[in-house]
Amino acid sequence: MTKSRQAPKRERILDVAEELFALRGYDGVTLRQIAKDAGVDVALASYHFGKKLDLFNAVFERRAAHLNSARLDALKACQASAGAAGPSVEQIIEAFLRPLELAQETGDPGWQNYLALIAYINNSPYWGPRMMSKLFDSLVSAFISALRDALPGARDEDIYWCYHNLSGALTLTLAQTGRIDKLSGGKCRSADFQAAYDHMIPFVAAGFREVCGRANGR
Amino acid sequence: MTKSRQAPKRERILDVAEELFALRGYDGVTLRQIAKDAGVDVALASYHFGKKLDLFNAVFERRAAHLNSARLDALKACQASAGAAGPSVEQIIEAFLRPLELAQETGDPGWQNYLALIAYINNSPYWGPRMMSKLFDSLVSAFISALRDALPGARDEDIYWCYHNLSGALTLTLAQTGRIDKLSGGKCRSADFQAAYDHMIPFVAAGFREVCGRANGR
DNA sequence: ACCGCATTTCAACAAGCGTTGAAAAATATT
DNA sequence: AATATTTTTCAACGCTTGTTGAAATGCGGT
Repeated sequence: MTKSRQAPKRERILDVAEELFALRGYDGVTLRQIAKDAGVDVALASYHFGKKLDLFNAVFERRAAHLNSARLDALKACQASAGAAGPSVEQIIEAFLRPLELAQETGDPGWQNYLALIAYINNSPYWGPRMMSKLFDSLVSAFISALRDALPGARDEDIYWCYHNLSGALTLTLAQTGRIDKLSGGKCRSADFQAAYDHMIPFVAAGFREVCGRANGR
Repeated sequence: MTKSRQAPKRERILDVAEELFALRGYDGVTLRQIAKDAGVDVALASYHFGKKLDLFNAVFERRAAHLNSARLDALKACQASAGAAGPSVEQIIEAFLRPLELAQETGDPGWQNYLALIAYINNSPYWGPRMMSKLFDSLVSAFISALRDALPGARDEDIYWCYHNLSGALTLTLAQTGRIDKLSGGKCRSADFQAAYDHMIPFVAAGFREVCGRANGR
């Protein structure tokens, strides 16, 4: 069995597919476009990945495990560094979000495209339920469980709705639509990840505390 | 020039296109699918709307003016009812969001589909910058301006980033992906609009106040 | 130098796409 | 009742799509 050194064309197909799928969605991209941008024959995508949907899944899964474990590690680390009282809401949210910022800040456009693709999938009524669950549910559950401990007395329902709001704010940030750039007249730039997360974290933490505050009166 | 009574088939095409575009996106839907679901010949869509892209725009614009003025009216009403000090952050956000809840609660699935389509467009790096600006920018500016008054001393940059988070949370809610349903084990339902907005409003208001708080120290 | 296997290209397919011009049907005008 | 206009269908076009089988190329083992 030959070790078959990593053929660069295979990766190039994944890279281009990642970029185009993130920009135009699954149906907005043709295999021929991908092949052309990758400098490769059309049939090569089918040879390596099978059907178009399989290529889509391959793109989705290529970085999923790495991203998942990075976020889970961050959560564990913040739990370990916190005392017996456990980490604060800010610390948990920070652990949930910062690995994404770091990925975007590597300068590797692949990660930015990948996260924009995740945003596309997560916001889609069709793809979201079909693809997000299997890979991200356990991570989200761990995160929610940590939040439950940090918010004693909070109702589960409230925590889930707050998470929903967090997920939405994050998703739009990942999508990198550039809308905020125009709206703010250049004062905010979607590509300024640090500013985005620096504002998102206290925003979300305050929301959690307001809605899930101790005396859970409504 | 005949008055040409409203042909019902034209509206049926719009309704079906609205529903399918919201679910699968622009490229995920064919004119033949739309025509079939509407019980109509393929050519009829071209006759009424021209190219496929024109139909997409027609769907987008059909309800845009109505929605925009409803939200603007709500903003004016809350400004009028408030004293000289102007409305609070909660009141402004409420005015921004409640008309959407009301539209979703009419029971007319058309409005739900339409708002899911808006979510699709707003979250798309391709369609967002292309379609959202022309129709929604003035509304958002009015809303931001009101927030500026309600948050004296806040930096514009902070306000815009907070609006970005609000927009994200709202977008995911409009998309109705149903992810929260599964995650929460049924405790939260995406179709329970009242619960969604009841949680979103205090969440967002608290975020604004935290990030744009009076002593704008960071 | 030859062989076996993985990789890549070539060529072509059947199906479905958006679009269009002309015919048919329905509706309005006179 | 006859005519003009709008609405709808029919039939077809040129093109692109995803996919496939066979041929060509590259490459490590012997």
